[in-house]
Amino acid sequence: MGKQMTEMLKGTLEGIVLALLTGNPAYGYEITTLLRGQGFTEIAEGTVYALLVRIEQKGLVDVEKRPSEKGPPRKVYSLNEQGETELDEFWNTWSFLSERLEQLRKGGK
Amino acid sequence: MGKQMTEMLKGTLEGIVLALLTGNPAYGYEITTLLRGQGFTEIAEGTVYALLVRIEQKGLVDVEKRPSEKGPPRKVYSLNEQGETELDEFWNTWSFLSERLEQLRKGGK
DNA sequence: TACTGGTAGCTAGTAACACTAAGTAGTGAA
DNA sequence: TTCACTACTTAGTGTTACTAGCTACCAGTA
Repeated sequence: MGKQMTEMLKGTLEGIVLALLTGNPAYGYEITTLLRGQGFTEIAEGTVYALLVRIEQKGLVDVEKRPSEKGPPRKVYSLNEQGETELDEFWNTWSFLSERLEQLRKGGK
Repeated sequence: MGKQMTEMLKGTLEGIVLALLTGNPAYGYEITTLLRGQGFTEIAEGTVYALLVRIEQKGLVDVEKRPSEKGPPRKVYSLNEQGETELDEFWNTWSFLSERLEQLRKGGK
């Protein structure tokens, strides 16, 4: 992946995953393939799993273990109330940054 | 500053500074106050100076030392050709991320 | 003189995060 | 048995913004 993208994903990837989980519980492997489908073709699996561990430890998601038909048991993550609050804050932060950057791009001030 | 913002600035702050420098050479202290004026009220001075050292080492800017009327000499940074290329790539990366996120925000899987 | 405050730049050490690269396990098909 | 796919885990690395200091120059003031 490009170095720029790697750095830019810091702080946003968590929000992206939280957004993917809203009203749509999913497990790690699934999230990885979802991301790939969204165009994030080069996000490493290890990155996703590490992120999931983090948001679980922060208490942003609830976890349930479910057997899989074709492999080891899945850990299904669902956004909880705290996770929704965090996601709201993420969108606020994102909006701020996004607006500044769009202004800059237009050569604004 | 919020932790979210801190993380989100990784990878974008460099682009922001490069954008500020297009057609508008500036020195570190000035850039800091420019950023503050743009709403980035909590960006630490040390952060800006460290970033300037980095982009200079990467060869993205040209540097010129100029005396100041009221203090130590200024180091004036101006974007060079390589810096413009880097900035173009930055905008590409940003556009990609930005589009994905806006789609996610609209609930569009 | 001494002190303060604004201007201007620098640096060592830290925390957070995405990455690489490896591994373990379960299932089914060749 | 070997392979491929599914599914999760972990140790170590590089990059970046941060904190918290520091040096230095100048003007005004107590």
